[in-house]
Parts: sequence; C-alpha cells; structure tokens
Amino acid sequence: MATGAILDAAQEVFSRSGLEGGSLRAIARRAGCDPALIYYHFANKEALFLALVDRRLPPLGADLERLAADPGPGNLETRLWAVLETFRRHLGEDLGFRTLLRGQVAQGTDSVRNAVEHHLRRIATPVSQILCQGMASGEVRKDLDPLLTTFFILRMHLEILDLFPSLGGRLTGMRGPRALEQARRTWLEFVLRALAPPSPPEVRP
Amino acid sequence: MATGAILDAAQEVFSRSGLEGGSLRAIARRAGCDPALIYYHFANKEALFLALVDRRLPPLGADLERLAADPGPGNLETRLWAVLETFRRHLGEDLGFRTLLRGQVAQGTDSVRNAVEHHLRRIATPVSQILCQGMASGEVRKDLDPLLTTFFILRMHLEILDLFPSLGGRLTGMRGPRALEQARRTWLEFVLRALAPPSPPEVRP
DNA sequence: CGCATAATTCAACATCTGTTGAATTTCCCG
DNA sequence: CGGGAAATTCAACAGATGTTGAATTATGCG
Repeated sequence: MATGAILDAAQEVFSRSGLEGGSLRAIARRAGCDPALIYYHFANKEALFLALVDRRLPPLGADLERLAADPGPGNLETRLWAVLETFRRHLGEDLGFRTLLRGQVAQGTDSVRNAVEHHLRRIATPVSQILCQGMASGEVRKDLDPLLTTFFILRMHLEILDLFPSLGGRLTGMRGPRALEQARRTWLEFVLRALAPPSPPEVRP
Repeated sequence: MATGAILDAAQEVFSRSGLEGGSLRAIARRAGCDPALIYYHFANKEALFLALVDRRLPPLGADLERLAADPGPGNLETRLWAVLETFRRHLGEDLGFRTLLRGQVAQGTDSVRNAVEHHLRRIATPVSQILCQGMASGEVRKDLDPLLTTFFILRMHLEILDLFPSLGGRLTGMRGPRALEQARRTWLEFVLRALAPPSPPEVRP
C-alpha cells in the first residue's frame, strides 16, 4: 500500500466530512487497509492533512510562477484569465478540498495555519507580480497594494467556485452549465474596471 | 431554563467546533442542563442550528431593508459603507458563526441550505435595490446584474472579516487594529471604481 | 392541599473516535 | 530455503456521540 493511495482516500474522506469529521477508520476503509497502517506512514491525523496539502498546492504555485515569469503577448485581461483558469484546473472540481483548506486557514490550529500559509504565499506572490508588471506597462493604476488586490481577486474567484453552484446561481437566477463561467467572466470584468488607471492606458507592449 | 439560554450555549459551542464537531453534551454543559432537555425544546441538532439562524439573521435583514427604504442624503459610497458597517455590527465579532453559516451553505444538507437560503435572499435583496437606485441616479453603470454584483460586494466583505485577521494581514504586512478597517475601506474603493459608469456621473440627488 | 401538566433528569443504547503496543504477515536478499 | 527487516493487522483503551423512553421534579391552578 503506497502512501499515495492513503492520501487519495484521505482526500476523499476529508473533502466530504472535514478534518474533524473525517475519521481515520473511514479513510482506512476506503483505502482498504487497517487504521493502524496510517500511523505507520504518518505521525498523526494532522500530519496526514499537511501531507495532503503538500501534494496539492505546490503544483498550482509552480504553474502560477510560470505564468508570472513569461509575460507573453497577452494583455492584462488575458493574463489574469489565465490565472483564474489555472486555479480552476487545479482546484475547480474539488469543493471539499477548498472548503477544508479555507476552514483550516480561518479557524485551524496555529501549526496547521503556519504550514498552509507558506504555500499560500507561494501562490499569491506570482499573481501580485503580474499586477506589478501591469503597473509598469500602464495597464494597472499605481496606487494599489499588489498583495491586497491579489487577495481580492483570488479569494472572490474561489468564493464563486465555492458558493455560486449552490447559492449564487439560485439567488441570481443564473442556471445551467455556462452560468459558472459567466459569473467568473463577470468577476474578471469587474476587477479590470477597478484596476484600470484613471486616464486611458497607453499601450506599451 | 429558557430556550434562549440553550441557543446562547449552542451558538458558543457551534461557533467554536462547527455543526458536526459541536456536541449536544457540550452545549448542555455550558447551558447548565441535561442533554435530554435540548430534545424537549428542539426536535434535533439540525432544528437547533436552524433556530440559531432564525434568531440571528432576520435583524440584519431588517436593518438592511431600512437602509434601502431610506435613500437619505448620502451618495453611493456613504450608503454602501453603511451596508458594510451594518454587517460588521451584526456579524463582525463572530467568526465562528460566519464560518458555520458559510460551511452549511456550501456543503450542508439540502434542508439546511433551503432554510438558510431564504434568509440570505432577504439580506441580498435590499442591497441590490440600493445598486438599482444608484443606476437610476447615474452613480452606477447600468449594464450590471444587481444580484451578482451584490454577491461580489457582500461576499468579499465577509471574506475580509473572516480571513484578513489570520491570513490577509500576514500576507500583505498590514498589521494592527486599524488594518482590518483599512482593508474594508480599500475594498469599498475597489468596488466603487468597478461600479462607476463610463462617463463621469451627472449628480442628480 | 391536590392534582394535572410542564420541565427536567437519569440511564441506557449501539456505535464511533484517535491512538498505541504487540503480534503477525509479507517481502527481499543472500 | 533462511532470516532479518519492512509492512500490515489485531485487539484494546478510555471516552464521546445523538437519541430516546421512562422516571422524576417543579410549577401553576382550583
């Protein structure tokens, strides 16, 4: 039994029931092994959760760093949409994992929060760099805090992924499979209006 | 033992440990009664949670409806800040309750989601009305979905309240007791830029 | 007081929880 | 095949969980 198989099972169980609600016995049952085996591979429940995060977040951070390092031909809208799409690819299908992670950041143990914070910094930094590049090219107004703005952009995008299917869609009346993408697009337009400098931008590619 | 005392205890316990994690025995201990008494006043754990929501959210909705019904002398910025302040007054000190509520909306039982959705509709409607009034007065661009925009404004504001103390502040380097209010102010300015109509607004009060 | 009714507690149910130390199986290498 | 190490299981701990039916206490009223 590879540790990866246990992580797979842990991800499914934690995603459905949360960190406290998901039991090691349920994970072991899904992985097809004894609960005690989990303690052979991981020190305890918390270490199991952190291993899950360690497996999941670094690839996202790496993709974002690649996006920030290569300005490419696109304008700001194209680049930010690529950021949002990267998030959707990595975390889009996993409401449970996102909820789990957010819950631990907001209310988790200090040790868990510290461990997760390190990953989140690696995720936020490249996006804020993209914003700074936009400031340099005149596409973004210069009186913004790049990291706080990054927090706005990314966190609301995740909120759309989390809540729009169950809540936002029913409140706004937007339905169907395209509704989610439309809401994300609308959010990006909202962001671009807020980022735009006071005077029309001079294109300097 | 009034049902209100049990609700007080339930709020504290659920806020700290969540719906599944918070035990009826812990609630009873804090309320100073036997666990079985809770079943005399409430059908089960879920009904207890819904009674908590029923006690907490309607006053917020009522305050917002008052804000929407009385345009007053203020401009859009003043009115939206009043909305955010109303949220802060009602829910600002209670991270646990906000987390609990959001978790149930995102991943709760269908019956819980339906019950909560009704309250949220009463909260979102007056804010979207304020946006519509802004459209009529030329302060807000007219090509926006009022409810989706309301979702953006309110949800991100709650995210700031939830995550900024533990995460946002440490990522951005903003510290101290004024940092939270500054972040909320920054968010409002962000929103106002995104709402502003293309041409400078004609003031028609 | 006496009594009906409301409020509260007791005791128990079966089941689940994270964790651990010892016992067992599986595997690989000589 | 032999043996040592790695992988896996067993059994148990002490306690918590939501819920319920019966038993008990408190309350209000005539």
